[in-house]
Amino acid sequence: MTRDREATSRRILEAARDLFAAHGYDQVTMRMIAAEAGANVALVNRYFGTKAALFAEALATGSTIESVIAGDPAGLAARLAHRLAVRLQSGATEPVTRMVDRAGTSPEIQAILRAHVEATVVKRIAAQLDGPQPEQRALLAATMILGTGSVRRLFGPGVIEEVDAHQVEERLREMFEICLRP
Amino acid sequence: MTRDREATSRRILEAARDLFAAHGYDQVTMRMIAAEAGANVALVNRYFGTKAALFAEALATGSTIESVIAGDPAGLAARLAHRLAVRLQSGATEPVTRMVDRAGTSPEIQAILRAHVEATVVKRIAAQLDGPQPEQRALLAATMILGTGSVRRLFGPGVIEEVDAHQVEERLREMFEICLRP
DNA sequence: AGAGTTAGTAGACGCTTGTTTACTTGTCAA
DNA sequence: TTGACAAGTAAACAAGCGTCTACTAACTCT
Repeated sequence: MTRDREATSRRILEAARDLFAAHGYDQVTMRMIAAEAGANVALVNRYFGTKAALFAEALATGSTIESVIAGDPAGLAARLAHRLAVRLQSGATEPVTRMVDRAGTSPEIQAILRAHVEATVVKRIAAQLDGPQPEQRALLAATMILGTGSVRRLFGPGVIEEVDAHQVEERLREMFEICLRP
Repeated sequence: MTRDREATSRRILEAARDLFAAHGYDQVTMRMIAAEAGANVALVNRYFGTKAALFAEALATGSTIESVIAGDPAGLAARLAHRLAVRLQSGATEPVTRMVDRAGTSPEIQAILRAHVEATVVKRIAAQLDGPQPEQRALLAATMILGTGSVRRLFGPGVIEEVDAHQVEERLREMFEICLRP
C-alpha cells in the first residue's frame, strides 16, 4: 500500500462524483464512496470535512456545459438544442450534469446547487445575450436545460427514438431561439 | 377525543401532502407527519402501510393540472404558459405540483413519480394533439413543465418580476406552440 | 349493562447514517 | 538507525429513521 494523500483524495473525489451522478445525493453514503475509492471512511471526512462539502467539491470538478455556452452567440440556441437532444437520446452525459439532475432536497444541498447553476449556466448564458433583461431570458433557457434533466431522470435515457432525434433537436432549437431573443 | 378513523386518516393524508410539498420526500419523517396531523405515528403506518405508499396516495389527491390540460386544444399552449408564468412568479401553486418538484431520488419514489407524470401530464397532453408522434411532443411540453419546477425549486418563487410576468408568459406560449405543433 | 370490536397510544426494535476518536503503520529527515 | 510526522485503520458514537408490538380506552351492538 503506497501512502499518497493526493492520489487517495483524488480517488475519493472521483468516486463521489460518479456515485452522486449515478444515484443522487441522498442515496449515496460515505461508506459507499470510501469503498468505491478503496479508502477508509474516516479519510473521506478528514480530507473533505462533511458530506455536503464533498458534494460541493465534486460539483466543481470540470463541467463541459461551459464550453457549449461559450462561442458564437448566434449559434448558441443550436448548440444547446444539440446538447439536450443528445442528452435525451443517449445515456452518455457528463457526471456533473447528472449530479444536478439527481441532487437531493435538503436546503443545504439546494443552496450549493443553486449557486452552481447560477454561476455556470444562467450567468454565462446571460453574458452572451443582447437587449434588456438577459438574466430573465437565460433563466428560461435554464428551465429547458433543467427540464431535460428531470425528464431524463424520470423516463430514462433513450426516451426519444434515434430516428426522431434530429426532429426533436430542431424543435428544441426553435424553442431556444424564442426564449433567448431580445 | 372523538374517535373517527376517516377524519384522522384524512388529516394524515393532508399533512403528508403539505409536508412533502414543502420539504420534499426525504426531508419529511413519519413523526413530522403524525405531529402535523395531531395523530400517533403508529397510525400512519397502520392506515397507509409504508411511507412510500403514503407518498403515492398523497400524490393521487386531486391535481388541477388536469383541468388546465383539458379544454380547447387550440388554447392549450396559452393555458400551460399562463400556469407556468404564475408558478414562476408567485409561490401559490398546488401542493401536488410542488410534490413532483421536490420528490426524492430513491428508485421507488422515482417510479411512483414517473407513473404519475406519465398518466396525468404526458398522456393527457398527447391525447389532445393531432399528427404523428403526439407522445414525443407531449414529452417536450413536460420538459418545460418540469423545468419550471426545477427553477422554482432552486431559485424560489418570485424569480420573475411581476412587471415582466406577461412578457415571460408570452414567450412561454410561443415555446409551447412550437413543441406541440404537428 | 356487558362483551367485543376498533381507534389510539407508548415504547422499543433494529438498522443506517455521518462523524469522531484512539490507535497502527509506513515514510522520510536527521 | 531512530524518532517524528503523516497516512491509514478499526471501532464506536450519538442521533435519526421507518416500522412493529403490546397495551389502553372509547364506541357499538345485543
